[in-house]
Amino acid sequence: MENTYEPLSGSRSSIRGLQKTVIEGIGRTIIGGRILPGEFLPTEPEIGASYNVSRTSVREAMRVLSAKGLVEIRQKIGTRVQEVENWNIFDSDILRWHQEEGRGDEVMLDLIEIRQILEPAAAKLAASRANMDQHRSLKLAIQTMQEELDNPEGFAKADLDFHLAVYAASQNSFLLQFGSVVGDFLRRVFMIQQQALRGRDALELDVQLHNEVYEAINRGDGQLASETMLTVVLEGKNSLIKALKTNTGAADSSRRGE
Amino acid sequence: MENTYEPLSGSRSSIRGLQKTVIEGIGRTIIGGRILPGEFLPTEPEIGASYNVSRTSVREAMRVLSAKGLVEIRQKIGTRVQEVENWNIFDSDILRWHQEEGRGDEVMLDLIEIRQILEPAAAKLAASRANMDQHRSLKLAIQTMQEELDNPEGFAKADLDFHLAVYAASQNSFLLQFGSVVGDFLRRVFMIQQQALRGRDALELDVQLHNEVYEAINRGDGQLASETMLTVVLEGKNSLIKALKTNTGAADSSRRGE
DNA sequence: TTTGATGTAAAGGTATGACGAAATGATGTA
DNA sequence: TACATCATTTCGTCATACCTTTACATCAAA
Repeated sequence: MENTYEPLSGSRSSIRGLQKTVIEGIGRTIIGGRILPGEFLPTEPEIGASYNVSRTSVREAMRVLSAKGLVEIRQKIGTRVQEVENWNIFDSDILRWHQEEGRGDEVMLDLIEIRQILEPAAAKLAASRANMDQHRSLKLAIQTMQEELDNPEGFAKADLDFHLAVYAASQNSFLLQFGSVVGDFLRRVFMIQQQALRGRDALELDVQLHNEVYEAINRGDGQLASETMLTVVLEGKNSLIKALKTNTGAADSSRRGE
Repeated sequence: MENTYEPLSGSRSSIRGLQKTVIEGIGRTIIGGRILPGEFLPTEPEIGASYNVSRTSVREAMRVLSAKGLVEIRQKIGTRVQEVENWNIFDSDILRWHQEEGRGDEVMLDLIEIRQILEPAAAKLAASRANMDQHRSLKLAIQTMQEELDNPEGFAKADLDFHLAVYAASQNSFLLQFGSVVGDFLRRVFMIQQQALRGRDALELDVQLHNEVYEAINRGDGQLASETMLTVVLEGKNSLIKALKTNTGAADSSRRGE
């Protein structure tokens, strides 16, 4: 299985072929900081030349990058890289590019921070709103985690499924969307976290903790669900930080502008 | 000033002209439920014919809609409307279309719910992280609110600025983005909320409450900042619900022709 | 000198027409 | 019936031509 990235829920982008190449190329160039905000991309014909595609394809690719907030296109001026605060971080491609360009650490920490805020709240909402299907999804995810203790990929997938199920059960459209946007990225974060959880015991403890969240939701105990979920996220945070420290030379650590 | 919508921070989309027309047209058609998820759009040449534009423009417009998660484009199959859970609700256009199509109420309530979660947390983070510029922005926003008591638009704008400043001061990239994505929509929500706050006194009370948040942040008292911010959001929620009930079935201010 | 009108060129915006590629569903064959 | 093959449909890509906008330079007037 040396496959490339396999999106979980049916290839969101629906873009393949040449345009995809341009989008990925320019996207990573920007996220990677090889063209800085305020600077200009080459003209459309020039980009076309360097990727060996027609101007048509370049333009359609630029539209996508523009929709993601990465570039600003203006007549006579050209195409300019937008300021970082305009990059739509609620976009799976952008999240992935950050990771692929070795700039994932900072995003991961910000992500943990916001999960720390959202997931306890989502669990609390879920406790009072989850319908029968959603209860089933939660239970299934827990069971799968238990079964996949020896399979890192399967475990991470099941872990993700659990958290997504909580978002879904919150019945809030923003929370649901957040889950689906962040899902891919989160699955890779979970893989990293597992590096720090050496041994079956640590993993089983993790499953146990998740199960407590499930049972609290099941019982309708929103307060407990919230508190336990916070513990889950914080445990994950610890694992992540430990794993990031171990991978020493792995890219630059976090930096926060003044 | 019977102008159309004036984005606050320099027209994010950077798309004008014919494509814009198509994007807006199809976008609203989808959000408005006139083409349901799973159903197909007309073929590209057909769309071009009905909008009197070339296939080139139609395709570039479709790319944008695809990036927003509204449609899925597949060769030989055609362009199909995606399931609602794929629509990227973290997108100012989509939020606006919801409102313009008279489906804004549900989104507003979900938005309030998530603000209830995020903003107290953001205020808490801001209390320990805000830099000098950000403190200044917060203060300025409060002052402007005070000055614009008699000008609904100016007041809503200043109100928004305050909340955006809190997001920014949290120093978390997701929170910052959330603010900028939701900003336009939120400003309109604030306008609606004001309909329920009849009289200067009610508004001054609102400013006072905001000011307490500011001072708590200023003092570095995260706990108090968080609690007070929750009150602010909840007060807003009450006003919003009251205003929505008043505006009986008349949807909202904006109605399409049809 | 400052201000304002004007012109021009550069870059994206749009339009056509043609052909390529993929995927569905019908057709044909074992 | 089961499976392989092919035709058709719709998006994907290309090439070329021309239109539209607008930054910037130029020149005229106050």
